[in-house]
Amino acid sequence: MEEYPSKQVAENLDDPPNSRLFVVTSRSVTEDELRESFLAFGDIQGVWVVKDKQTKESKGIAYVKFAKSSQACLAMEDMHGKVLVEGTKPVKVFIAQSRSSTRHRDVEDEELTRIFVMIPKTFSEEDLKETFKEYGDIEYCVIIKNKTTGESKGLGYVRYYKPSQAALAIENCDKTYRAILAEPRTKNTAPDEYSGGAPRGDYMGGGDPVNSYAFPMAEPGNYQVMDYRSGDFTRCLMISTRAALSQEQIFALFDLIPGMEYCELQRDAYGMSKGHALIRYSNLGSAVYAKEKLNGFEYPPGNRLVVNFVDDGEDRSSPVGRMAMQLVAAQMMSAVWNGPSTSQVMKPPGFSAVSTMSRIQTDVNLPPMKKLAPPDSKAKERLFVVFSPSPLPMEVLEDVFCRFGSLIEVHLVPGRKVGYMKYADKQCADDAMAVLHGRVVNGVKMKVMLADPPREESHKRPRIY
DNA sequence: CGACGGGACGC
DNA sequence: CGACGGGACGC
Repeated sequence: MEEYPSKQVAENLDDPPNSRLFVVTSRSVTEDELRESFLAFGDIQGVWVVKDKQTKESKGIAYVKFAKSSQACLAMEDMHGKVLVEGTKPVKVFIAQSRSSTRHRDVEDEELTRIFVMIPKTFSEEDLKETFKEYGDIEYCVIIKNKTTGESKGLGYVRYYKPSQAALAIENCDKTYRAILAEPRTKNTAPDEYSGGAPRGDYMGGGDPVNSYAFPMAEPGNYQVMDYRSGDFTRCLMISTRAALSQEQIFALFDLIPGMEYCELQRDAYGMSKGHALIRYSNLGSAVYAKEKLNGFEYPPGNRLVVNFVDDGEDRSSPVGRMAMQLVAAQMMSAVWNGPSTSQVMKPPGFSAVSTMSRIQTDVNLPPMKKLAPPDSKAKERLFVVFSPSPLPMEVLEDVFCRFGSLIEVHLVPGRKVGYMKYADKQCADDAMAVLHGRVVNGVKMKVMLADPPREESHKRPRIY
């Protein structure tokens, strides 16, 4: 980078590994502004704004090189989604791909949070955790063991929640552990014995580990705290996400706070996420509350959503309007920080099912998600469901109706407000009917009944679909 | 002789 | 949408 002798720079770009940031920002942001923004996170060895060769105009991307990976990671974690310069879009911040890499895919947190270590064969997983917890909260530890004898091979994995924690462990732990970043596990796409219907993330399962991600509020001070003296509150929010989220997912999430009146995912060239989403609430309080609750929320786990206020075009210039705005905001803030009293607005942080949180709003207490039955399973029972006023999306139905087990598939009748749920087990279907009949999901009321046998091709015994 | 360096699974 | 310049150390 510019102030360093060239060769040294070229050699240092990846030294140490993962010490360089890739920053996507507005074209107007300068090198100095970037340097100023990232100054606090460590020793900056160089800042370089990529410019068009001909026009010399910034392409809106930049690299920031730190002395240490942990510095770069902390900067990424803290700055991602922040507005660097007033009036510019929130920055996206990633660890840069190594210069030798040809891939231009974002480096995911997944690749930066697990370390691989050598340990005494006498170490238990508890020993491992005790040894490495000083660098950050550990999601889990695993020791590689001989499958038959169960004896340790003296190797282990430690998964942290944040890239900076893994980087700190690698930088600072005893050299005898030989800590390095673990190669991501090869996507073993385990011949998914259940492969019917839309893809579902593992994180949708109702398992407990997921809950530790739930809300940043459970861990005060871990994430950026909004500066509620700034006065820049609006009814509009800009969501930044680094993972592929659908508009439906974002809608469902932010619709949990009453008053959402607009939601638009700003899609990228591939039509899938990556960018920002715009949310507008009918009132300032809802927006403040949504920002406070969902900024930093990991959805899906590992992908921290970033929520900022954006200008909604309202006149906030008058002192009176500004004061009123700040008053409402302060009241909401107080309610947020003071916890339990707000629970009628939104369930408190620890509430059990993140999966429910993700896209389902309902008056019924749903069991955790279950796997689908194999698509070629024989149907033992079908349910007939009538929706009012309009049918629910397939994914939502699958999410809800799979929870009683053995769901084979969801079938919506095109152009009608009815659908069929095919189950491999009669009891599961009966359970679903008992729990879901007459209930409301995402504002849609459902009648859930046993389906009549298909009328066509009824020859001998009534075939079940 | 005698102990260095090695290193990849599964929430 | 958003991925890689300019310029010359020291043998």
